[in-house]
Amino acid sequence: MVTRFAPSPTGFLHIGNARTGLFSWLYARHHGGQALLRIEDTDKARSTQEAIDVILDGLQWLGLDWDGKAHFQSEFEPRHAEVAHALIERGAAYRCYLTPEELKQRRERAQAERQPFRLESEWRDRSEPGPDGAPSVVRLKAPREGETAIDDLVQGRVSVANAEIDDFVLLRSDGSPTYMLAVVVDDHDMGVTHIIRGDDHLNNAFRQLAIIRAMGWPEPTYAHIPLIHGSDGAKLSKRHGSLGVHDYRDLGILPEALFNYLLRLGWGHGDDEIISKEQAIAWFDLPQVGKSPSRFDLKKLESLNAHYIREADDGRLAGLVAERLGVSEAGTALLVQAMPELKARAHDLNQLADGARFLFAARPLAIEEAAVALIGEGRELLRAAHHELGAVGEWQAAAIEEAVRKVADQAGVKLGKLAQPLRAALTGRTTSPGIFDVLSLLGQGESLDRIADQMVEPNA
RNA sequence: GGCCCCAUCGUCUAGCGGUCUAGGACGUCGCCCUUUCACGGCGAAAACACGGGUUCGAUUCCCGUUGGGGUCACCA
Repeated sequence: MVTRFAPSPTGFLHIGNARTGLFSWLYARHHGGQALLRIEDTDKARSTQEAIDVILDGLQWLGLDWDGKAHFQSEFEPRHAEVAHALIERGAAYRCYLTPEELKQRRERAQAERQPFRLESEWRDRSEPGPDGAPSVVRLKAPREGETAIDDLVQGRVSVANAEIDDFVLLRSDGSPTYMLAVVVDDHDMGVTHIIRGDDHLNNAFRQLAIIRAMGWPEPTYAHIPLIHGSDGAKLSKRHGSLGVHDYRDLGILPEALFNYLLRLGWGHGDDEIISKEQAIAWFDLPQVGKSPSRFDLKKLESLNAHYIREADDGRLAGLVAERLGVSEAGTALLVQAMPELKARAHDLNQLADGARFLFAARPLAIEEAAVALIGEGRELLRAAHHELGAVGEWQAAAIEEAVRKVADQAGVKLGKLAQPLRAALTGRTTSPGIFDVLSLLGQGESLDRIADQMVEPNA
């Protein structure tokens, strides 16, 4: 059993492609087969090394590996022409000398007559050679009678009348292969047995099967996965926002969260929502994949991400945050310490980094507007707290809490009345981890200094 | 427009003829916890597109309607 993932280097790894890649990878891993990777790099202009690296990098980030080395379609080009010529020799393909202009005219005429256009080239059954030196393409002699059916692992049995399939081009007039030919030859040569790809290729399957049958090659099993749609129900495209796997990484999504989310999009295993890679391999199979397209929901991805952030190792998260904040090694150690408190409050890595900012802020702190008001209301309490906290000997959680509670008690206010101004003075924000944790994390000296900064009314 | 595919809460889904007064998750809205925000806990509102069959019985099977999507290149 061999599957393949065949992305083209467009400059990013499309999230929908990543999902079909995930499904084909999972299918291979579940059934103990091989998962191959082929880069469809026939478009020379777009297929830069950089674009290729983006694909490889995205797959690696998602945790998808493949068997053997990555294949490149460009390497197979001579084979494509070879097969096209073999097809001519077998009488299954022919040279067609119809010019693009003629084609265009026929197409327009059909449209004017409101007839479906189906090319019937007069060159199909001619035996004499075409005009000397005139350019020609190679077309497949597609069957015209009967129908072709495929038993798709996801879509079920789908059949199409052969009259619907016209003699499509195999080799362009410049001798280069079309996608339709290349993909069939490559899949055959690579020994691919299971073609798992997007739904948008379902119609192509019938054309490709015609080539396969003409060559007498073994027929692969197909599985066409429904596409991912945007929130408006249309095929996911640029106007829907972030499309690339890298975009989600930059948004602060953890790879395991995206993996889990993509897996659950169009596939389910009872009521299970949180599914590890190991469980996915054990459970995944094609018959459970739904036949209808599903819409991308960022909110659900974020919620999954929040879950995985809470589960994640503190050291790993600290490293990720340190990267975003550009903090030193010492700072990273502080982040590790703060992480248990920080990570419960973040849905993505950017929020996590943002929540950690107060740890490294330089005095005097920039105070956000709502926090300024809190400080204004609690300046007296801040002075009392400064005094009491200054008297703490060992800067330990219990002692800090005792001191803070003592200040509130003596002032006859609830803890919250004191905690809010303190929070504002210490973090510049109205929200933060628990106030005792903030104090503890910041250390006695820094805490006292930050409080002192706010004890005097500005401009007074 | 031709061809192909699809149709359960707003979204992702469970359901594979009776277990359905339709389950879970995200989101939404309450309440609880609480020093803020989160986290966590509890609860609520929220769906079988419509019409015909088949059957003792349809969310589940068949047909049609409607709606949605995909695809119709010398692009991939």
